[in-house]
Amino acid sequence: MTDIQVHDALWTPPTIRDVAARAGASLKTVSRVVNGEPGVSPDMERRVRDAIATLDYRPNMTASNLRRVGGRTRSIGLLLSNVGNPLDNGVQRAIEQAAHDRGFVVIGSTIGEDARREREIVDIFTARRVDGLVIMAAGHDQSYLAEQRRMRISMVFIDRPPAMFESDTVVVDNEEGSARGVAHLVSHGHRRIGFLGGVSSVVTTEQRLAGYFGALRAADIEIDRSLIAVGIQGSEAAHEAAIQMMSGSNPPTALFAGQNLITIGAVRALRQLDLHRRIALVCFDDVQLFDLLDPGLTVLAQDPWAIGRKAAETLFSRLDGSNEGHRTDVIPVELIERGSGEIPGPFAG
Amino acid sequence: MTDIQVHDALWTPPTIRDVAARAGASLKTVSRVVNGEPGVSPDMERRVRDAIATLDYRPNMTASNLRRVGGRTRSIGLLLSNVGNPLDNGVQRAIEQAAHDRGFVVIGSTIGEDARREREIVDIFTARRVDGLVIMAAGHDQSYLAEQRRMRISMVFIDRPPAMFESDTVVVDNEEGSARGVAHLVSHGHRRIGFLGGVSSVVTTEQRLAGYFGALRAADIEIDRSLIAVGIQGSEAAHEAAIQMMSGSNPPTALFAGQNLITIGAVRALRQLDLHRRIALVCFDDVQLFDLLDPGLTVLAQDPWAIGRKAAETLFSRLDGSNEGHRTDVIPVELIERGSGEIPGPFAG
DNA sequence: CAAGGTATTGACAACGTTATCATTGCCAGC
DNA sequence: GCTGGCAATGATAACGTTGTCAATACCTTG
Repeated sequence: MTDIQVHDALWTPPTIRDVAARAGASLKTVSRVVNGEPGVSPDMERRVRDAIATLDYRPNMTASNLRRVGGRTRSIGLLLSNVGNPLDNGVQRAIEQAAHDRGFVVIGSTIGEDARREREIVDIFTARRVDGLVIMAAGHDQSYLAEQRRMRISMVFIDRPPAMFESDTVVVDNEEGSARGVAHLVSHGHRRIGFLGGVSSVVTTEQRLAGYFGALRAADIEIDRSLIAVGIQGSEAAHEAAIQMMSGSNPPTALFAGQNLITIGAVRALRQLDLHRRIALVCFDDVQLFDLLDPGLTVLAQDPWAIGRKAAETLFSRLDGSNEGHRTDVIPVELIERGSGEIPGPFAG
Repeated sequence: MTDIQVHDALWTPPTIRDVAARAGASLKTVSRVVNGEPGVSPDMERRVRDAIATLDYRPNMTASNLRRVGGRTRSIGLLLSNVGNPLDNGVQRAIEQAAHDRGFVVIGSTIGEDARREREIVDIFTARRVDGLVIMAAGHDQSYLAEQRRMRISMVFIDRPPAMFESDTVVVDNEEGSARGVAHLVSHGHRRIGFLGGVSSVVTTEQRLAGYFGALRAADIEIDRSLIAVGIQGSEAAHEAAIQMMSGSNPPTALFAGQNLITIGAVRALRQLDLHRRIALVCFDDVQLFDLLDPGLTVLAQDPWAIGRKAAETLFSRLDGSNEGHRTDVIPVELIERGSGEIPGPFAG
């Protein structure tokens, strides 16, 4: 037993060479068996498989990847803003699933809204020679990715289109969705509608704000800057912003929350002021439990799973060699009425 | 321009060889510069760095990993039950963070409660020669990991200890926590307390049930099998189970939900029966928004971030060569009162 | 029986890097 | 001027696999 101990200290995993020796075959033949390539007699295949089993041989993908044409690693890099966010989370699961089905592996990283970090992670993943990247961009200039394109790394952008750079993209229609949500409030008799938006450097915030403007214009409602708060980061900041807006001299009768964390802050604020049954609320993003709140939250639901699946599909079609022009897929946003958005306003019919 | 196009079709990324040629240095010297090894004159270093910059050279980690002693890849594999679960999610973020700080990369995968999938993913990660594994085990026999141990892959188990195998582990005290929660209900005057538990093949379910039994015994309450439902999978099943239990001939006056998804089902059920203000509820796991429900949910909160951080710390200490015996860390569980657990029962003082 | 084909197998180089060890140049000390 | 020592540099062989192409064995066909 001590003997084995000593042995183990020096032990290294068996290589294809060990298998070949034991099976009385050449390296290449073993390689063929391992990779399911044709041209191996049944008898030989059996011997090789026996050797593999008794030695408990495991192919070393590091070596394999190095040698393979183009150095393909069958891995993809996933850059998300915040894995804790249900949206990112759903996307991640969909991508992971699709990758697994194709024998790919996903290396992931959270980059927040930090453009520097985005580049850092892209560099790290590039050094590891991922075959593809799925990117929820933080920065406003993705031209640096020209280098990755040269290296034949495929890319798909999600949630936000790239800037200064063309690539496949999967987004939702933020402007239209947001406009629909605001129009919904208008149709329930609201004309003073507050907008709580996220960091304005993020494109989606701008688009949702544009939708808000559009809906107001369509309803001939004048814009009141005191009802617009953007640059909100996280639910605590949203809480404060909502309190402040509701405490103004001429507060809104309805709120539009531009993102899930902001929604949570807004709900807290309305609760605290005991206004949650009187002030209408429509939110972008759906989250587990939003339906169990009182009142249930009326939301514009994105489908993270659909976004992820579409992104994976696009990426893999590129990896399979598709060469058509860059495509942009728009995943629909669904308005789900649950009560908070149907609280009537002063102009209700 | 067309010229460049044509060029690009054949273009391959520059290698260390190209850098060496341009800098008038040997391969090894470039390698030294890239890896920050000593023994390079300032002048030479400058030339090499210039060459790297003009060629936009990026080290190929695949090749590097292959050659390095022990074939270390500076990557760790993360096996989680369900990335969509807030617990798993928090763990993931903590691990990712720690890994990034150390220059490691995380490849992740969801395995559900499927033992076969657990092994499959471990095999895949092993083939990629990860340096370490963080495992939320699905199966009940981890003895197969002896092979990975021989290969010097470090391992840390989270949430559930390994079976038939010894290894570092980070868990929470499920039994004690659960007992505390049930005792809390008892102290508020409840003696008929229903238990809704997850899949019984998962150790944590058993431990939480044991805590439930312990608390009842300590309070001299006889066990009523009709108040125990285990094997519940997902929130819909939990919803049904709760409805059924509350519709019995002698229903409980309080419920203990053994896990976050079950909690959600239970809350739905109590709402539907309009009992949410009369039946007390204590739940294992805290989730965003539980505090915003009405009444707020009294929970036994795990700290996923702490679990992940501790797991990463342990794993990296092993990778740094620590050789001490297997350790088991227990992260405390916190009881947070928010209302649902303080609804008085018939025996309230 | 020769010619040609097909199926099986293997030898060898190569992938891009790092480990090992040798070589070179330079300076201090005697 | 010679020796020893140190710092800088490089030549070469790996790492474990797959791509290329050659070699062999065995048929089939005329």
